[in-house]
Amino acid sequence: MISSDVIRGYNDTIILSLLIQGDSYGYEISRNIRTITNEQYIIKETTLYSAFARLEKNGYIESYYGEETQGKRRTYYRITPKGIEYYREKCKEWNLTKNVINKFVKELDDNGSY
Amino acid sequence: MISSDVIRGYNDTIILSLLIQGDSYGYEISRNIRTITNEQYIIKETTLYSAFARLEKNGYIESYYGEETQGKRRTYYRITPKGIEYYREKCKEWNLTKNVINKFVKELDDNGSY
DNA sequence: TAACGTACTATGTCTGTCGTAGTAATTATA
DNA sequence: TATAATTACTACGACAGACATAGTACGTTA
Repeated sequence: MISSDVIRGYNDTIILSLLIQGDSYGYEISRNIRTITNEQYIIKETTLYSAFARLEKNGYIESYYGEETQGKRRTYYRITPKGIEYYREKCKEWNLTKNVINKFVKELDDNGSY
Repeated sequence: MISSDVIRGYNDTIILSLLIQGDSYGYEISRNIRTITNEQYIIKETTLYSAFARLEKNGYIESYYGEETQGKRRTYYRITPKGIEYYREKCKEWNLTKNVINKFVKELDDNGSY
């Protein structure tokens, strides 16, 4: 299980990384995260939508309504240049953080032993 | 800068990893974290002591007073078998989490570029 | 004697995650 | 044909870990 305290603060980055591939909407992003991680990480709906709100408030993404003629209209999200910049910074930060934590946590082999 | 949202939930693990090397106390652990990470991560005092309280409450560490004849008496901490077990689990979790986040975050070279 | 380093405790704030619940439309199933 | 499942969200509130701020207490050094 991935604890939410660890992934905390990286949900925004995960979402941005998917929006870099192209515009998307809530359900699709949720599905993508699930499949990309082989069901290892399933983002909660509330976590996802509160992340959208935060990202938009910060100017990292923009939203617009889809053109669905039937069914409920989707809200699509598009990453902004500011969002791309933020994503890059978070990538750098992640590499730093990973190295820091790796100094204290043992690497495990495929059997989960060390 | 290491964001606190990332390290969140791993402060406990970092502390336990140091206590596995031997009993210690607040200030020493704080210094060790600073030097091991080459000043890249400096744990806040309040974060450290609230982590001690949490770890002790959960039975992962035990405390006892030092034998200092002069100066303020230190509170030493000792890891328990339960704490060692918890540390192992967090190591496994970290390796999982690292792989999940790595799927969305680009690896950077030494220049911070990708 | 005053500053600095060591070694903490107390209190309260903030933020991201998440539990719970509800709304609303479409599509599949019994 | 009813109902369950899937898609696509919104609202509200609780919780926990990190941290800001402040204070206590003792020893050593300038």
